[in-house]
Amino acid sequence: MNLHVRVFTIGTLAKATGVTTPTIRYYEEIGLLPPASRTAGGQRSYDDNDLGRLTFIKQCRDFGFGIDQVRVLLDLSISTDRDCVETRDIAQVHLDDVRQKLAELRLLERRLESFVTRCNVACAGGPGQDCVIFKDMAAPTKAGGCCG
Amino acid sequence: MNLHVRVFTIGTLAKATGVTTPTIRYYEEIGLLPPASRTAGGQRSYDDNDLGRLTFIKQCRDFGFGIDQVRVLLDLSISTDRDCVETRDIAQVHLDDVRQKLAELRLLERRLESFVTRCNVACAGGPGQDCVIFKDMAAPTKAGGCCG
DNA sequence: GTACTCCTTCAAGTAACTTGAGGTTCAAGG
DNA sequence: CCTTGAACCTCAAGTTACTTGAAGGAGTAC
Repeated sequence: MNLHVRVFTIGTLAKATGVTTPTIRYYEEIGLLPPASRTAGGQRSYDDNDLGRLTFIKQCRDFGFGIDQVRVLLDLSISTDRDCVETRDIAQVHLDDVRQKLAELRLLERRLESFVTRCNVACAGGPGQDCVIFKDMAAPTKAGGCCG
Repeated sequence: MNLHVRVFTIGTLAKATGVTTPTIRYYEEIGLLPPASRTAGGQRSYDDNDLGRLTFIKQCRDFGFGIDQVRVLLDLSISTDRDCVETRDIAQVHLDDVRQKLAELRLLERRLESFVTRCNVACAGGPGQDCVIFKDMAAPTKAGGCCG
């Protein structure tokens, strides 16, 4: 009967999910997606099932999970005997990583901000060779400063 | 007379700067550091000049500048005819990038947080196959949720 | 002289794709 | 039916910034 079985090309799937076509082929190559079925002419064709799986993968990637973590999450999402709590634990660990990274970036922001500010306040502009910032940055004991 | 000319091995330079020895060799290979002078036996030897340059590079990398940007900054730091204000402009652009990244990470943190919280609140634990989170994540229109 | 650490080169591996070359298939228009 | 142009195909190499490993030489302490 096969009524209502929607079939997509790789390009259509790409638009629907926001994953580029080379990336979809790459996901197939590394086994994140099963080998796609093909048309008579040899082109890949996809159905709603593939759409669901790739959407799931995309969501996970947007969440910042690595490919290997996505593999685990895919397994968990299909498994009938593994606890969904495992998923939460993975997400929790990842959240901790994100917060760590956030702290680092906030520190970096402050340092850069102070760098730029000091450039504006203290530096008259002139040859780099004379700029105190560069001398500061080549001196190991102090944090980088600018022209002051 | 060459008095007070300190000379280091690659390992000593590595400890002094916090850059690993393979990375120092790599920096030489890509031209970020000039070819090191050698001992009679063929081992690299460095002086205070190299220490200054590598320290500068390390500071830039810690600031999050890419290798190509470090090249530019190195040029600027040595140049006698280019304006030190260029450096500030490069740093400003980089600061904007960092702030953009920060905003994205903050959003990601909130999403992950809500994900984990909803798992804790709404999910009794059980087979992944039955977990609503996975159904949400495979549905393109909604943001990922967990078990709720 | 021998034991041990540190050094050498070269090649390949890492993450997660992107880009390019060179060629094929498909859908639409004439 | 034929052509045109977009979208598809495979395979290989490039990207970033290093890290890791193998196999062997140099330097130093006892």
